[in-house]
Amino acid sequence: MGKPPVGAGRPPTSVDIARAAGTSQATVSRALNGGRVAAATRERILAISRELGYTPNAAARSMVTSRTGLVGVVVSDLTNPFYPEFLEEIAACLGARRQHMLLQNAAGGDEDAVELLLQQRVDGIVFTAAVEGSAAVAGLVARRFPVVLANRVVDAGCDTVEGDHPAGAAAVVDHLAGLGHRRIAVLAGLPGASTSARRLAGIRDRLAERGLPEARVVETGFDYDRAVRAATELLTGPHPPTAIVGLNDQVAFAALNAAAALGVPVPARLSVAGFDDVRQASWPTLGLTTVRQPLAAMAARSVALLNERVDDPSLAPRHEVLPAELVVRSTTGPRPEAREP
Amino acid sequence: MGKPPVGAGRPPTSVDIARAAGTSQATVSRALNGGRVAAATRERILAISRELGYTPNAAARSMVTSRTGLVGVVVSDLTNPFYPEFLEEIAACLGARRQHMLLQNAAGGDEDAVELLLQQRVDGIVFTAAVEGSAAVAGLVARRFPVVLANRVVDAGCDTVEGDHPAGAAAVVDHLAGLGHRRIAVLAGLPGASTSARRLAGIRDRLAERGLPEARVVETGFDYDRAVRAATELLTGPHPPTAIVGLNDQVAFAALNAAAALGVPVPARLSVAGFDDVRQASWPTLGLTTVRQPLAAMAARSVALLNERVDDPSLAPRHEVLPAELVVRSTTGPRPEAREP
DNA sequence: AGTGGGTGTGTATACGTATACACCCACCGG
DNA sequence: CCGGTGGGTGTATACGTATACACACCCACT
Repeated sequence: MGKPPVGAGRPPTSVDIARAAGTSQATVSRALNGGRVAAATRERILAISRELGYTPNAAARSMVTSRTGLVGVVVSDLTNPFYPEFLEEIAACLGARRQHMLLQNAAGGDEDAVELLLQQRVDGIVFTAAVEGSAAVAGLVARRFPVVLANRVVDAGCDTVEGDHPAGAAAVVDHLAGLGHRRIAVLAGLPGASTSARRLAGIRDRLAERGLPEARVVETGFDYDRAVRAATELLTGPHPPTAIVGLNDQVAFAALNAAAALGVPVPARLSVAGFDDVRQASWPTLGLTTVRQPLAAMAARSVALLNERVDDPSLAPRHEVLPAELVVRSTTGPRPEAREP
Repeated sequence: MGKPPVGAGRPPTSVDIARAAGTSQATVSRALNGGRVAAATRERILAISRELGYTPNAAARSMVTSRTGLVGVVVSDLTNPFYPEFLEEIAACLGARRQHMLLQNAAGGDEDAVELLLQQRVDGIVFTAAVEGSAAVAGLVARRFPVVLANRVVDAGCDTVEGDHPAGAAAVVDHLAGLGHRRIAVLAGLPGASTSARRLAGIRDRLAERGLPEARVVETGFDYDRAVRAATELLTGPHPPTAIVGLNDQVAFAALNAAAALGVPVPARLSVAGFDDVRQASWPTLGLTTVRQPLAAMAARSVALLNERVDDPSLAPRHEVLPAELVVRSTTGPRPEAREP
């Protein structure tokens, strides 16, 4: 008896609405998208479409408009709390422009992630996981596909947005040096990770400027478990550092936990600092001293740059640096008394 | 001169490949998708498609196959670390089936999120944020749209997967009661959040069974900041509890932090327990006693149930309960000496 | 030599939408 | 009274892919 309004069949189309309303499909499309349609007709069409539970087919629409309103976002590790916070900001910025986020986790290389995003014909891609020399990114840039690197800088000729790593690194070094620390260790990401590389360079430069000994650097790839092991080795080895800087909060927490497991009091015998100012850093139980990244601003600028490039792919690449700020909490303190033999 | 292999133009299509290979578009499609094609022809087509940087248009494909290979996932709060961990599991399960995840954050109601997912014609939706009586979910179920509720149970007639909340809650109560606690407070989610409701019911039941006084319950909506305020009020009020149970780890951490800010030692003067066993719970600096949810299994079963329903939408609704397990760490201890006047 | 089946290919069509174009009608100014 | 204008609508087409169908072969078997 009639076609079932509630059933398993395929979803209603604009043609179904047209038939029900006694108009052409074109008029339905116009009514739904704000074209010139008689008020009465539009009213009728809207009513029917609501009654039928009509939902426009994004695929069909994108075929003719050649725009999807989707923006790809590639992250390297969702469980690093930095990313969820960043993604919420990104999603908010996109939402304001009626765009949506297509998230891809690129744990094992970004080739697959990019491939999927291209198949979905996203309007552009925001990378937060680009590794120096990523073939995937290079390929996109060569094709003039809209790409923004957020919190990452690669020499590829595309737009980038990052915190002021040199300034942040200098602030950490100044803070620790001011507390008397001289044996400073660093937990870094992989050598190819540009964020890590730039923060590390900033630390090295400042140490050199102040005539302080070089830092011991362990590359853990920002992997939590490896960072815990590295910190444990540092603390139980021959000349333990009096301060450990994690190049993101995730590994700084790892250092904190390694110290706790070993019974090393923080900050009495060990100072720890990080980068990002993730939400947990401000927890009283953790109280991590860290370099805050301007999350909201980074997200906003990333989305803005991307959309500008979508509208005009011939733009020259731009590089934006946003201010970063040291937040001192309770994991850093004066260098402990040396108790050499 | 010639068509630019590297340029800003629209991406190459299967027709472009056909033209270059001197075949029909149909043969290209067959060659790319494993149809019967002469070996030599297939080879030539693959070479050309690689050379042109061809990427199939998912929209066009989905129009004819009426399958997108996309699965919608709705979460309520990405910054609750439970979700990133869960999403990684989900993504892994989907990847094994060559499906992909379309993530939606439903902070302010799930209507908009569902609408977008429907427009994208996802094959099905996994909800981790369904609130009791969600109109959006009810509508989907009525239309027989494939839906799975993970870690949520609503009386809507759809598939659900959840941890064993009653057992978990009983284990927490037994543990605390065994330590001598009698004044137990609970930080709960909103009344409509089914996970919260079921865990709370479990706690109440077990307290009653053991003849213990009723728990004081504060509904914070699983919001971190509100949970901190609530815990602070509990601890500074007239009859402070000796134990606080957070109905997820997020709010348990909030209690921990409130205690730390007030200088209340844990577990000496206050015991704290949570639900989920998020990664941070095992950190030595936090060491949260909590009820572990079987994350990987929940993800696997959710994806499996969803796909079974995609293949056969007429299936009767199924409800799976997976074992949960109490993990005792360092935030719970014996009830402190009563120091009444 | 004729039939049958299998292999490789081309032709044609469908999916659902937006939009260029043509058309009709009512109205208004000259 | 007529040409123009503009609002409202229908017709036709394009987007890129998968696939049903038809067809042209070639080989093997009776």
